[in-house]
Amino acid sequence: MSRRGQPNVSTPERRQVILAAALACFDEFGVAATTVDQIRDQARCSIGSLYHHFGGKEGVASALFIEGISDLNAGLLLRLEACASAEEGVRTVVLHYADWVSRQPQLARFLLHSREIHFAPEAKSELKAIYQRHFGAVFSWFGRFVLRGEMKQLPPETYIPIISGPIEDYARLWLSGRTRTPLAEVAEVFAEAAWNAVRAR
Amino acid sequence: MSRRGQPNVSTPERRQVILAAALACFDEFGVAATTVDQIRDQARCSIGSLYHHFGGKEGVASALFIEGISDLNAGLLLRLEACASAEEGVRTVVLHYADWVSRQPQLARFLLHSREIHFAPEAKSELKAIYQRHFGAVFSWFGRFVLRGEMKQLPPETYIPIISGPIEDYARLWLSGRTRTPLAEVAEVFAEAAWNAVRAR
Amino acid sequence: MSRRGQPNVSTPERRQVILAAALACFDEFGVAATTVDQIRDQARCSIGSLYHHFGGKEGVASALFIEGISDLNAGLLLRLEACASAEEGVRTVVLHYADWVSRQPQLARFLLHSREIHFAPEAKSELKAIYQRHFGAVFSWFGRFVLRGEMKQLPPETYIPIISGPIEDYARLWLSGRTRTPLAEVAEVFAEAAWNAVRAR
Amino acid sequence: MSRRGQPNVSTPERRQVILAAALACFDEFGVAATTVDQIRDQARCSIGSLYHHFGGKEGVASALFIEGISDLNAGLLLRLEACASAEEGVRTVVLHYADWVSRQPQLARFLLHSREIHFAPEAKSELKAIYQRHFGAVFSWFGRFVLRGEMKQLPPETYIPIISGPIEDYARLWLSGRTRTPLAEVAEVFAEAAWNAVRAR
DNA sequence: TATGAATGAGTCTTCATTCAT
DNA sequence: TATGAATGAAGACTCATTCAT
Repeated sequence: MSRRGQPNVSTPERRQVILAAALACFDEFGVAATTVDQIRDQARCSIGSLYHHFGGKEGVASALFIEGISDLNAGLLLRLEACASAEEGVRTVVLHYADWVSRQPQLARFLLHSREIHFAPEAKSELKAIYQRHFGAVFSWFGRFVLRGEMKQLPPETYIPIISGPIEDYARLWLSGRTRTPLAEVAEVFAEAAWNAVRAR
Repeated sequence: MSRRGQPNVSTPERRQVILAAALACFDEFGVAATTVDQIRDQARCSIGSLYHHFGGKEGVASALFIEGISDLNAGLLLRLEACASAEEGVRTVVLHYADWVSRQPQLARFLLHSREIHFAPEAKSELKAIYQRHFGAVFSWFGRFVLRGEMKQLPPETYIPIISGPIEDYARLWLSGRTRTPLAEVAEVFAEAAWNAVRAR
Repeated sequence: MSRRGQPNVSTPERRQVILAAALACFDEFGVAATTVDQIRDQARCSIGSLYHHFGGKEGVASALFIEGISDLNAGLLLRLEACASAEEGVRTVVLHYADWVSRQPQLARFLLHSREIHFAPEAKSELKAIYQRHFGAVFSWFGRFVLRGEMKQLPPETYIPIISGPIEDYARLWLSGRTRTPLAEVAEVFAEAAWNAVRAR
Repeated sequence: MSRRGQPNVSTPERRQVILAAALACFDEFGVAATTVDQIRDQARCSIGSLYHHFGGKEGVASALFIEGISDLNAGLLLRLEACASAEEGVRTVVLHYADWVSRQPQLARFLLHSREIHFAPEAKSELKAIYQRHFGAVFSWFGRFVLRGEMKQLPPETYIPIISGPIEDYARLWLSGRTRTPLAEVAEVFAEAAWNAVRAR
């Protein structure tokens, strides 16, 4: 029943250290196979600290996921706002994804394997809100071009798979090491294919 | 707590019963989160029996994966052999995937989340052989159309993402319940887009 | 992920060994302060075995409580059936309690501290049934003497405190070591007091 | 997650707030199962504050117990001093207990489950002194009536169980919710029984 | 006096795996 | 082949306690 416990680290950035450590572990072992102790080792913090800040492994994963998806989304919206035409927009969606995945491969792999994460209810609803806001903005940006007849009229739920599906599929391939050709080298091919698939003729 | 052990299934079907039970569990809880006991409950067999036939959870998952991927691949090759043109071939790749996923949603979900499975070395090399044979056959089937100039010349590793990426992406969406529109209703859109993306102009 | 585990004990009496070990621990440290490991040490069994049979510490405590209370109750009913008069019955209630506590002091202490136990719902309803059956039988045995006017007519819920309260209170005292005089030496005083308190004048 | 620390209660009352919060928690979850954090939540104070005032959970429990038992005892002595006869004294013991429990059911429950508390050595000896003083005073008050032959001569350690045992037993019943009839309604029955059990004939 | 982040030993619990029957 | 009691390493999580601010 005797305890100790005197703080030996001050770090206001403790949260970030833990998130980075967790990402490295999730990437190496998978979310399910990563143990709280592995994250703690990597982050060089105490178990208690991890629980204090995130409430457990799932809490860390949720926070990481939300941070990652937010960064990916925010970056896209920023670039999209600078686009002037439908073609530029479509290409930007593909190229931004390729850029982002190239720059953050670990985070990208983590986002692509989200099904392993058991989000807490609050995290779930937060995510839902994030998705709604993001896709709302994206669809509203592209909507006018469909109305103007510059893009094909398709079932709404097929636009994203048609535009992003191929680059995402290739990203999976590259991230898993089954192909070595960098995304940057083939991104143009996918951008071109995407525009061809949705442009009005 | 002790009970007399009388077999309640005759052995030949035992394997299939266990595979079906495992699939249901994997689909409900995820591969990593499913326990041997859950499979045993569902299959109404003993732990010993499961170990006798598959050597453990990973063994069941491997067998299930290999059976699934083989069925998917074999079905495609069969339909592909009946095709006469590049366009028919490309469309068939998309439509067959849509058909198969629609008919076997649980198995499809399982195949898409293969990253959670820890394959034994033998299973790994068996899988590698299966993939090589399959993609060899598929590429050899399509190769002549590229040579004849009926299909675009693209970096080889981009064909599959471009043709299958969108339907696969949509399948993920549908399998996860985030969209309700059946695959059959949108498969034609994706087949059309795929052909447009790879046809020579 | 590697495991071992070959059974090194057969024991059909494994359950009893665990119960006895748990009782000793509960008595020494209290239910709440006893750890599963302490019980396992004392019982010289594996943790898995304990969980296999009882599902955890609370399960062991529940089983022990139900066994104990059943033994106490059954003994009383047996002796009560041999009684011919109200006086003999009342004295028997007191003397049987004193006897039983003297013979099973650990179990008695455990029963008296039942509030520490968190019974599972099934255990709870089982206990309720046991109490109903027991008190039903006891009240039906004594009822006729009240009807015949041989015992005082009192509010029903006061009979048990009046008859058993003093000996139970003394038993607590003795079991806690705050008095040394054996129950047997003072039981007659309490039996006499109990009869005086409920006899008709 | 950091917040500025401004005291929300001025210090003199802080102790009482914590004691009340602890009592509520002990009553709801049991002493052993209550955590320092639960008390802190309920008291709306900081962990540091709780440690500053009481040195930990056991310190709070000890203080609460000593306060409670002192109040119960002091009340009895006060009423006893106003009594003129043995009968009045015996009745007062029973009725005061019934009154006190009725007015402070949470505290009464807490006192009755004192076995869960791990008193610090100083608290232990303080308690011992309190008991000695109290029972010394009570026995000295009643002693003369035994000497005068107005009360039965019994083994000394049986007086308290005989007089207080029944009402205490009933109080347990009522405090646990197993009976609904208020103590006040049956207290007279127990007072009568107590006097009958100890009066000289 | 008050605060709460940090600590980590201690506990509970799960679950893959073995093997005697 | 089938069975399931037994095993115990591994992991998640709790919570009393300290101490710099």
